Amino acid sequence: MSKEITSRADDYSQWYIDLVRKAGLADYSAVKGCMVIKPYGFAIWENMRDTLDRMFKDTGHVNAYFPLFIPKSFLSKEAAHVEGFAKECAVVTHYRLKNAEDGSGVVVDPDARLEEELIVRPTSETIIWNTYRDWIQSYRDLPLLINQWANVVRWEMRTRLFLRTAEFLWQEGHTAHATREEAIDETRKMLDVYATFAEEWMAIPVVKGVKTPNERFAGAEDTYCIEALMQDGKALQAGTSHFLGQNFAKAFDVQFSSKDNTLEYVWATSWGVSTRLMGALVMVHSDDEGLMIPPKLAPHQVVIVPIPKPLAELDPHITAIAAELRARGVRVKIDTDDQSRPGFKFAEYEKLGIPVRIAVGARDLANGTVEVARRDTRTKENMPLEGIADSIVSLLDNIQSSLFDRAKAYRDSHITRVDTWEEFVATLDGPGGFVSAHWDGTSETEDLIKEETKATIRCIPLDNPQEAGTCIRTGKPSTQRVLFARAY
RNA sequence: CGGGGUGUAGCGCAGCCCGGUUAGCGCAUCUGCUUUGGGAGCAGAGGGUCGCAGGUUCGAAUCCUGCCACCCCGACCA
Repeated sequence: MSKEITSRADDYSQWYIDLVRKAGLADYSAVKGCMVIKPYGFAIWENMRDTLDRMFKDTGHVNAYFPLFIPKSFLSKEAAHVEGFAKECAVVTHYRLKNAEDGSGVVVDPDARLEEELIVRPTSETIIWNTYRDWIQSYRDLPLLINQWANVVRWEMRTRLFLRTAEFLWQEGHTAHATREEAIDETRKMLDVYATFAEEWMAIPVVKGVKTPNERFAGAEDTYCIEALMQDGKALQAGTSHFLGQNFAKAFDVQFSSKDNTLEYVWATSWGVSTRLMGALVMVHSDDEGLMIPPKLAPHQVVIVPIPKPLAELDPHITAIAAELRARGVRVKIDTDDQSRPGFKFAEYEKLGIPVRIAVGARDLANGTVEVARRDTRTKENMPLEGIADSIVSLLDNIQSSLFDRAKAYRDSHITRVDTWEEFVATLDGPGGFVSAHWDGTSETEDLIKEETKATIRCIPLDNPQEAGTCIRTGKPSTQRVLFARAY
């Protein structure tokens, strides 16, 4: 049991906060609702970002950058969009400060009021589509496949490190297409990219699905999502991909001349994932000892610890092992701390979630072995020095897939099919997880269920089998099951 | 915005009700010695506008008034 981390059983929420802070991922800042992402946390985010960026480029996208500020009038051009975001916007009203007359410091200069207020972007559809109007004239300009890495601000009333902060980092893809079909294909393609990333890199199994109108992005015709399940049985939306129809093209008057020489509105998509993924990574894999970072995303995949401490006679052996591993592309950290004792270091590296730890001491070298400990199972074994790089590389693969398998087994065992309201409530209050149940398809019923149970429809899974049934709440006819859950 | 709570060393807290030596404790930090294969021990040291501003008093961390900040629970949300 860790000395400084609250156990999951005692207080899951506190466990999460302890982990984020004690493992050096992030910390609270002087600004309410905003966090400081610390170097170790940012290193993980960089690995996620770099991988996603490569995947976006491999699917034909390019990066660009649009302004942080959006004129207020832009936001109101798409009715549903402004409706969705208006209540959480930070607004810039002035551009200058001046010294207070009573000498108490600086105050906002009332003479420096902006003609038009600027909104700190909560998302960039409006500023981007206003720009696209100038970039798109012909079908030859399409498709336009652009992504931006940026920070956005949503003035949330209650925040949680990584999961919901007033400012967060994300990427937002904004694409423009000549046809409806092409835009829908793009929406689905990027959903697949997200699902692949979640499962193959983050080792997090996800359900791909489509949102109900209630949960749809403000301004979208359809919102697709990937939904993940945390260890406390609550769901987390891990990424979204929106088919925006012609809503923004019409709001910003973006038309193009088609091959038939007709003027048509452009079809749009947008898609994004954020630093919220960091929260998912923590909550899916970690335990009471600390983090557990999947090898593919771990800043350090292996740490080599000299036993009992860094010594001249151990050094050449450790350097040789590290070189052999690095030659195979493994990210290795060599522990050079001669102050702390081994037991402390072991606990510390487990807290950081480094997948593999290699202990090297005189005793091991005499036997021609090293002690290899894996973070996920917390088991140790002596491995021969001969061929150690091969052993470690396959061990890392093994850990990556074990983490996924474990998370998937948990997720699969927490998808419960229920057919009565009693079972529905009992499942939510008991094991939690996803509840697969019939729903009559109305927003009213969805709202009613949310009010009574705090559960929302996370998604209608893609390729959902059609199945006649009756709504869990109203008893009205239903054509398919949907996935309910309590969510972050 | 409603309800509750907390502000005392880098962190976590005690002291406040019932005012009175130099404001304590644990962790962390620094120094020294002994240690070192699962979170070391001993000895010593440094570190404080007691959230801010007034007031009562011979005397305020403690009592009174006002203000500020943060946290938790709800409404809102990626």
